[in-house]
Amino acid sequence: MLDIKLIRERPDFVRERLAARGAGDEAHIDELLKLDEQRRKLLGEVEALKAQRKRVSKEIGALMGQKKIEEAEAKKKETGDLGDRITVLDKQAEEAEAARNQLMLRLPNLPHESVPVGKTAEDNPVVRVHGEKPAFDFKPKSHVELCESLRLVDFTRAVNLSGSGFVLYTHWGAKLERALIQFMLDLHTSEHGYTEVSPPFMVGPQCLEGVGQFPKFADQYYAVREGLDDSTLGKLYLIPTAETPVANIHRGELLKESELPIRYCAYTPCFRGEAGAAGVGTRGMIRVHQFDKVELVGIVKPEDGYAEHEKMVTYAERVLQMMGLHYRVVLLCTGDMGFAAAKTYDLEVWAPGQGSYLEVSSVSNCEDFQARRMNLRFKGGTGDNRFPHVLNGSGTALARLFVALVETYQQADGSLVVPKALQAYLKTERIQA
RNA sequence: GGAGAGAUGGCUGAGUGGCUUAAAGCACACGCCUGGAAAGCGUGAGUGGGCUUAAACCCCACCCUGGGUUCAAAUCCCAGUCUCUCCGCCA
Repeated sequence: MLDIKLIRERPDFVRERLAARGAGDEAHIDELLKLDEQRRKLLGEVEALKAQRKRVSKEIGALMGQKKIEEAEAKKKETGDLGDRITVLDKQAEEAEAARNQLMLRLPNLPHESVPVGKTAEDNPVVRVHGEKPAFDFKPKSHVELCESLRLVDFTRAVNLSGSGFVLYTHWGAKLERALIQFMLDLHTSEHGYTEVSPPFMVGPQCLEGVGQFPKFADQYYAVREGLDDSTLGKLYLIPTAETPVANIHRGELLKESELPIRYCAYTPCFRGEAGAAGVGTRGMIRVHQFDKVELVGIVKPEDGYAEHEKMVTYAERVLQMMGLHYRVVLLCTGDMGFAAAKTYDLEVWAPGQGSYLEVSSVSNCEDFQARRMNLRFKGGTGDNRFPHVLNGSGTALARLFVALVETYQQADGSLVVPKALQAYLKTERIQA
């Protein structure tokens, strides 16, 4: 959520920043300001009436104490219809405030000034490249073919279980998935200073609202119903990312400055409806309804937000480096950024069998946008309450990383070489049929 | 699913209709004390909103949520949510 005071004081700046996203959100600012003005006007009127009521009530109390019943009764008449008028105005003020807040919840974050203005992914500058595309003296196969011949994934039976868009890892495939999760958690906790947490995989709607997934994108997530009781529908949702529960851990809290920075990492599965995208997807594991991910979340003082952001990107990169994969880092342009982000880097890993880069990590600084939504604050040195910056980054997503690994490490004989960093976890140097 | 207890500031916890402007303690900030610290003593300080160049002052709201009674509600009434304890079922 944006700061209403900023919108009031610098509406043109806010309009300009929203317009940079190219989604037309700046059009709502006029209406927002109107509702805000209305609310403040009504508030002024109703508060004056309440002050009057309060004053007279006190006088009545004093008179009653002195047994001056008649005078008290006269005062009661004086308050007369005050209560009714207050009720009416109160309701109007509440309505204006509710309408204003609804609009506020649907406005995306303002892009940071260092973010290039652009419309689509084509406008995202590449900020650095690591390694080179691996050379093959044979035609590299797709992960679909490799997974089937090595029995790493059973695509056919996965459909029997859950329909398209789900993966059944088998045999060495299941072990590889588990090894990757453990490798990443170990790396971030032992070398990058993160505290491991293992959150619920279902959360209430307030958590989705807190990170900006609700209310605007409510159609993209899985709502859960308990048994056959329809009244329970929507009380819980399957998490689309660990960011949803983990960033909300301290929702509503007033932290001490000394508690910051907070750095959490978590493994969770991620569930995404990808509404309207049915049938997309190449056969395989590039776009699925459920995938595993290790996520990094940071809660830091605002002045540390962007230094933390740069650091977090390098932590995600470290995973790919240790896997020996070729990747590039891109800076998302204004038009390609997510709703809550002020600045985002994506990590794209090379998949030789696809002949393309796959997005395996997205690292964002949401500044105080999410902290406002979840009312997460910390007490600063001078005793004032401030909103921290909240950051999240994949470190990294599986499924696509799995694809890149399988396609990168395939050998002419159809086997896979296991990258050094994973050998201790898998207890083998090679996977073969 | 059954029975009971509870929800008050950053935390603990008093408070049964108007001397509550929410006691007290802890934690916090500042001062005194000290070679320095701790302890002790003193002072300050809840949150959000409206006003304000800024600060102070002033005003309103807030004691789980939503209704209701009343001139007046943390306090009384109704409904709901959540938490805890015990029992049942369960991996």
